[in-house]
This record gives sequence, structure tokens and C-alpha cells, in this order.
Amino acid sequence: MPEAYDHNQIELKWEQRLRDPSLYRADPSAPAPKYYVVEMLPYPSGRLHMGHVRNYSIGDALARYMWMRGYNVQHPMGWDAFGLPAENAAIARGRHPREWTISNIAEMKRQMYRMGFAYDWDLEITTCEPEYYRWNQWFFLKMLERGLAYRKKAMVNWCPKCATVLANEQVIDGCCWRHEDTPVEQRALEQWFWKITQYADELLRDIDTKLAGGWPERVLTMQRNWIGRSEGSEIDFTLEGSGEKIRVFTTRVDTIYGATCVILAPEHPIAAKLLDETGRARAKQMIDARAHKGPGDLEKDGHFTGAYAINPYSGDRLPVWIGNFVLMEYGTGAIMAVPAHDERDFDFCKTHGIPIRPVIRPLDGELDENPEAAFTEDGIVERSGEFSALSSAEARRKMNQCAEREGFGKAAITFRLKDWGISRQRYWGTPIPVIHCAKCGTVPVPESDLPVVLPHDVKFTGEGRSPLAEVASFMNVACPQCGGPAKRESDTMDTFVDSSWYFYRYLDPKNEKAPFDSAIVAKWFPMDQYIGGVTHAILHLMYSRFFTKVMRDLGLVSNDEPATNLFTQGMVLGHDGTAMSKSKGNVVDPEEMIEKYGADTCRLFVLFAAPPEKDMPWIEASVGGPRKFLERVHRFVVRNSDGTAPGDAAADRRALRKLHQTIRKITEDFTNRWHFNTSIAALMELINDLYADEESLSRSALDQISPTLVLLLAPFAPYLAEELWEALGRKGPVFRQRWPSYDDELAKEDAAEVVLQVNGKLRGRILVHFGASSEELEKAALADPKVQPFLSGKQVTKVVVVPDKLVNIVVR
RNA sequence: GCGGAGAUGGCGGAAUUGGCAGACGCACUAGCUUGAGGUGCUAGCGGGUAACACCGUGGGGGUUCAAGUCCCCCUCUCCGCACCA
Repeated sequence: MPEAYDHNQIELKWEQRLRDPSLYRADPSAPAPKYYVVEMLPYPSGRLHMGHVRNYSIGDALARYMWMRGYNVQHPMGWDAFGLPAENAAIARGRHPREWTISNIAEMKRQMYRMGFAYDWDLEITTCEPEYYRWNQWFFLKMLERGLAYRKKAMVNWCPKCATVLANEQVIDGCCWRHEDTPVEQRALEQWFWKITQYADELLRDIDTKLAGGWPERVLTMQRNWIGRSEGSEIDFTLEGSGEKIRVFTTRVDTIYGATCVILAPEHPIAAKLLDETGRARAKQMIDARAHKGPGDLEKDGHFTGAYAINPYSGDRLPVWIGNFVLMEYGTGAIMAVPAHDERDFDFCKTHGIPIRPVIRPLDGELDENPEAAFTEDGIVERSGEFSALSSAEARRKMNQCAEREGFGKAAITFRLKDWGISRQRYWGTPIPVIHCAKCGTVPVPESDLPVVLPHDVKFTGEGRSPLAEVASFMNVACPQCGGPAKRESDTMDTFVDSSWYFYRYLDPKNEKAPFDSAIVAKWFPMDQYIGGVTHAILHLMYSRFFTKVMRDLGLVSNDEPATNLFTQGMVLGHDGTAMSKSKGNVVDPEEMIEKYGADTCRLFVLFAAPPEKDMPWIEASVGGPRKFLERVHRFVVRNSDGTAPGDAAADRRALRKLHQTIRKITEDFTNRWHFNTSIAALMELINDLYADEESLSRSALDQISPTLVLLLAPFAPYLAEELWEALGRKGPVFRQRWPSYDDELAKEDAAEVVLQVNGKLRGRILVHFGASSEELEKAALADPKVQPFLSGKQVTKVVVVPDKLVNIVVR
């Protein structure tokens, strides 16, 4: 009896032997085509979770397969090491974020080694190290130079009890995460923004021209919606009295003769001027209420300012309101309300007693004088002066021309996409490299002074201003321009900055002169494959795309997009089919599973349980299947590794045929759609067949089958593959061997099985030689004893023959 | 509300191009093996029937010799966005 499959003994042995990162190194001088595959880097939260195991098992299988296909594979890993949890740990447990983060990284790296992921660890990057984040700062300065970075007042969540700014994820049901009964307020703070909107058009266009086909359609749709381009008009309404202009954005200027009021966002600067004290209190109330907005919709609320504005087309005198449903961040922060032709306006005007004036007639009907609901489709314009009787589309065109001619408006395009607010009132992030000088204003830190190093000794109370603001030695600095006393910026950068370009830095991680060497990047970019969770479909990927375009415009890279292909894997769910969470108690710890079943089994299960793009539940009872399979492979290879074997030609033929069918199947799965669940199922079928014929196989057949089987297993269960490769007396490592090729002739069945149907129902099957003629098949089918009873007393009206496959006899 | 994805045995899933529904695995049942077993092996396993017939891929219609797959209508589930003017 051969020794049993002892996963711990095998895996720990090979983990040690295969530790050298140079084994996984790409060879820059190799003539082989490059393949750059990156899995989204983890946040070092403490331990690997099943989502990581899945993500990295997919990427690892792919990297190993591509190596075996002879590609020059680059496969790095790193740490998204800045972020809020580290700071929370500091507040809750008094551990320094740095120490907490570094020890988490060590732990997770140990786990990744244990899993046997094939990374070139010499490329490792850690975003919280000054060697990395200094280039965030450098990019910030470049953005500033190019006018892509600017400062403006923006609203933040504010907890009055902590007297501190809250991140969105710290706001729970509109209240502070630490004070559940304290509603969050909105406060305006000077913050830094990056002008991603300057690239809105290109970001949108390249979705179709550069990404379609290589990125999941779902992600592209989300990005298109997020960018939200919409064409319309901007029109000035003149305030009665002051003559000040209120500019509104509308996509339906054709309805403007139906406007019955103008509504400003409560934050609108003009609103502050028009409102009295009560009005301003109402505005503040609306702003705060919006922050608490839970899943339930907010009631439409409004307040009349007392002012009137003139419709430039009709001359109508319209009341000016503020309304809680008008967003300052979108369009111009002001709208014209056309209740007859917009549902929201209809709602608003109904509740506030504002008149409704229909001006669009449906193409196939009459103008509804007393509408019960808004008619929002295009139609024929009526009661609109010189524009009457035009179609909506034509009216919009003419009205835009008119606005431009008269100087009170123009055609305009608005994006939903907003500029990227990168300021965080946090400690554990990249310090923003600017200095505030009373004399010179906002002064960038000179490039030669980078990095602006995050100070180590900081108090974490979770209260008060940003922690950095309290560190005098950090804050007080001489102004780089005038040398006078000045203060550093105390905000740090959003951690999405770190993850927007890390895949470039991997290629040249130790460069001290530049973020990376452009020549090296040019060789490897764009990434051939990027793999991660769909949760990052919008923000991370949009910011990464933006960064790439900025880097291109800086002359650093020549690619327009970071990745040609994106793959989004599904989530790993608990046994109850819902997302794993501590509160539900359905969390499965990968390390426990590795202990119990082995890393190879974990990988295999996570790839086998579902196709990789789908969510999959972790059902421990099912893990035994892949485990048993590995045991069977181990047993088969070990006990057949030498000695004589009887040899039965028919059994050999069967086994080799199945072997070649399996190679073909797995090769196709890798090429087409990554359905590794079916690849592994094919391997299971193969081993099942081999067991059935084991006694009869010849020595020479076994000598072909076993090594090939091991090679096929290698991308999915690398540890066992190494062990068996060695047991077969081969020189490793196995993931640097050639992927086996298949022979279609050998894979071919001896005879074609043809299905016999009568009226589309299966009645029998026959074996025939391949390429049998339709006449032959028809004759055989009509004569078949299983088919005959279904023909008696019936008239054959038609016979459909699909050669080598099927005969369908149609009877009446 | 808008947009996207999906619904197949007790469970996870397979069927890639309109051509045998349920591959592979789990669970379950029976037999053999074992001193014993969370072991190994063999067989069975959609419903239905003594066996056939027949029924069966969320529901209803349609196209076709043939539909899980194509078309129309409906229901439900998940995800994203959600007053975007």
C-alpha cells in the first residue's frame, strides 16, 4: 500500500523549497511574449479571508498556466496599507497604525506563502512606506502644476460629540458610529480635489473604443452610468430687482414655456442672499436632513425665497424657491420647474400650490389641460411663442440657437461624474504636500523636499481635528517661498490614490528617482489581465483609468488604459448563502481549512464549486470531494510510478483517448472562459476512468499518462503537482514545464454514437462509423428495433439527419 | 423608479454552436472491505411506473423536425444607481 496523502508534510516541504522569489521572476530579455497578470492587492486587515483565497487562486492558476504555455509572466503582489481600520485599531486598542499594519502584513504574507501563491516577492510594494507614498505626493505636485488639483469648500460629515469629521462608512443610519443617537451634521471645509471631470469625455469614449470586449459589460455599464453624460441647455433666469442671473441646467429646454418656478439647491450661494433668517434655518435643516437620508426616500421639501426671476424666453415672472431635491453638485445647482412635464417638478408644485402649465402635446393626442401626472415624453411644442408647433427635438435646437444669439444661455453637456475629493481628515494616509503661508498662500512643497514623511508620534483620540494638526513638529515649517513661518496641510490623501497606480510601481519598485522607469513600463503595459472583486467596478477602476490618462499626458506612459482585460470574480458566501460577516457567525477562516484539508484542496474547492465569476457558498461538507480527488490522484500516480504492468491495448487506447480529451478540455477552458469548475470536473472524470482501467494499463501508457496528469493538475493544485512530479523522477519546478498538447486524432472516439428520435423524443441510439452517410443513417434508424414500435401504424413524413449525431423521424 | 445579471434534482453546478437535460461533486441508499471508522471500493440516485408509457429546466404563449438554449408576455431573486433636472 503506498503512503497516504499527507497534505501538511507535502505542502510544508514544498513551501520551503519554492520560497525563492526568483523562481517566479519574469525574464525581461526573453523573446517569449509578455503576460502581465495582477490581482487586486489586499488591504492588510489581519488575516486572509476566503475572498482573497478565491481571487488569488484564480490569478495563480492563470499565471501558472501561462508560464507553462511559455509566456513571460509577471505576477506581483503588494499591500494597500493605508486606511481607516488601522486608525480605528489605534483608537480602540492603543496600537500604532504602523505597527498594527506591519504585523498584519507579516501575518498575511505568511498565509500567502502557505497557500503557495506564485508571486515574485521582490516586486512587493507597501503603500504606507515613504518610498511608495512619496510618489503619491509627486503626482499631487504634477496635478497641481497641470491645474488638475484645486481646493474648494466641500461638505463633510461632522459628529458634534467627537468634534471630528466622519468618513462615509462611519455614518450609520445618519448617525455617528460611536454615538448612535447623535445625528451627523454637514460642515463645509476647504478640501483638495482632482479634476477627473476634465477626462470625463475620454473616460466615457474609451469604454467603447478601448475596453469593450475585454472588460465585463456589467462594469462598463456601471461606469457609463457613473459618468452620466447628458446633453441639454444652460439658461439664465434674471432676478427681479438685483438683476443677478440664476443659471439653470435642463435637458428639456423645449418645455421652458411651461416653467412655473425656479428652484435652487439649499446650498446655492444665491439662496443665502435671498433668504431671511427663517429661510436660512430651513435651508440648513434641509442640508442636514439629506445626510441622514436612509433607505427611505426623503419627502420633497421647499421654501419660497420671496424673490422672482424672469424666464428669458416667455418673459414670465417666476417665484424662486429652494428645494431639498435640487442638488448643488449636479448641473448648476438650480433648476426650472416644469410640473407638466417632469415628475419631480409635478410632485413639488402640487404640494406647494404652484401652477401647472402644459406646453407639450403628445404626437398622437391633444394637450392635456389638467394633467393627473407629468407627461415626460417628447411631443409637439405648444403655447411657446415662435417655437410653437415644432417637435421637441427641433424646438431644443432652435431654442439653443436663440439663447446663444441673445446671450442668455447655450447648449451644454453635464456629467454626473464629480471631481475626486482626495482630502481626508485622517492620520493614516499620504500627507498632502502643500504648505499654507500667511503671506504666500498655498505653496507646494518643492519636489526636492519629498517625501513629506508622516510623523510617528501622534495621539489617537478619535476626537477633535485631524490628528496631524496636533503635531507641532510636523505642522510648523518654513514657507518654501518666503522662508517665513507657515503650516503644513494637515489632511492626508484618500487611499484610492495609493491603489490607482500601484501596478506600475511593481515593475520598478525600488526606483528613487521616479515613480518608475517609463521604458520598463512600456514593455509590460497595459496589464494583460486584472482580476478582482466587482465591488471595485466603479471607484477604484475609474480612478485607475484617470490616473493612467494623467500619466500619459505627463509623458510617463504610452498606454491609454491600465488593463486590456478585467475579470471580476464572485463573492465567497457563507454556508447560508449570504455574505460572510462576523455578526452572522458564518465566517470561514481559510487557515483552519488549510490546516484541515491543505492549501491545494482549498484552491481546488474554491475553483470547483462554481464558475469564478459567480458567487459561491462555502459549504464545508462539499470540500471532501476535491480532497478525495487529490487523494485518488496521489494514490494513482504513486502506486503506478514504476514496476511492470500487463498492458491491454484496448484499455491503453481508452485511457489515452480520455487523457487527450481532458487536455483539450482544460486548454479550451483556459483559452475561452476560465470555467475551472468544468476543468476540474474533467480531471475527476479522467481519474475515475483511470481507476476503472488501472489493472489493465501498460507500462508505456502509464508513463505517458501520469506525468501528463500531473502537468494538468499543476495550475490548480501546485503543491501536490510538485510532489508527484518529483515522485516520477522529474526535475521541477512543475510550473515551468511545458503545458501538454493534445492530439485530436487520439482524442477521437472509435465510433459515432447517433441518437435516434421519433417526433423529437429519444427512442434509441446506435454506434456507426464517423462520416456515415445520411442514407445509411436513415436506413439504420428506420430498421432499429427500439424505434420500430413507434413507427407501426404511422406514416413517416420526414426524416432529419444530423451526421454523426442524430436522426429524427417525423411521423403522423 | 432606471440599469444589469439570474432562476435547471435534496444541495453546488454541467449542457460552449438549437440536437441525448442533470456531466462532475456533495448529501442520501444498498452491497462489499475493515477489529473499528467522518476509511476504501462497487452500484443506485429528477418525478412517476411492477415495467413501460408519460411528466419534467420559475409561469404562460410562440417559432422549429427538434427549445434549458431563439421570440413575446408575466413572476420572483440578487446586484448597481437612485430625486442627476
